[in-house]
Amino acid sequence: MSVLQRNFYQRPALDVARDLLGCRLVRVQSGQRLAGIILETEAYQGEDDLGSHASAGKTPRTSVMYGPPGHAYVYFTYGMHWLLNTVTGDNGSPAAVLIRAIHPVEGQELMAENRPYLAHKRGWTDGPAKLTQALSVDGSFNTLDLCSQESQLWVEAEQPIPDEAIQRSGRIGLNSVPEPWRSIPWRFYVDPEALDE
DNA sequence: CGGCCGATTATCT
DNA sequence: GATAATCGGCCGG
Repeated sequence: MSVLQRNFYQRPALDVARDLLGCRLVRVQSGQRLAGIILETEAYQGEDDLGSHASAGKTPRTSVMYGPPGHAYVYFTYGMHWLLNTVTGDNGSPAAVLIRAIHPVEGQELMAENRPYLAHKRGWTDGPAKLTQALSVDGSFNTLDLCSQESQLWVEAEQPIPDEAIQRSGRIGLNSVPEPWRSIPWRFYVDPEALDE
C-alpha cells in the first residue's frame, strides 16, 4: 500500500479530481479497515468559481480550503449531511475535490452497520453523503491531515484508470449557480460500462 | 425505474 | 431569515 502524500494533492484541483478516480479511500474505525474505490469526484477551484464555497471569500467555514493541500474539508449541508473533500493546490489558494461515490471493497459489514437506513435499492456508497455515513466520517474529521495515518482516514494509490473509461459532466446540485460554473465539466466519474467490477 | 417532496440545521447575509 | 456540493420514502408506470 502506498498512501498518497502532499505532492499528490499539491496540484490543480482538476488534476487531483481526475487522478483520485480508481484510488482507494481508507478509513480505520475501531481498528478495522473500511475502504472503497473512488468512482466519482468534483473539482472546486478558486474564489472565481461561483460553485465553490470559497466564492463567498474566506470565512471560518471555508478557511480550510485556503490552507495547505492534503487536508480534509468536511462540511455539513441540507441540515443533515456531511460531505468529504480533499484540499488541493498551493497553500493560500482555495481549492478542493469532493468525493461523490466509492465502490466498497473492505469492511462492508461494518459499513452496513454504519448506515441507519437499509439501502436496499442501490449501493450504500453511491452518493457523497451516503459514503460519509458508511465510513462514519463527520465534522470531527474537518481539517485532519489525509497524509498522516493517525487521522484514520487517507487515500492509497491503485491501478490508474485509463482515459477511455473516464467521463466528465457538469457538477451536481449547483441549482442556483450561474453559468458557466453550473455546467462547466468539472465532475469526473468512471464509466460503469468500462468497469469490470 | 423515475420524479416529486419533506426533512433539518450550520452558515452566511 | 434564507439557503443548501442530498437523501430516502412514496407515488405512478
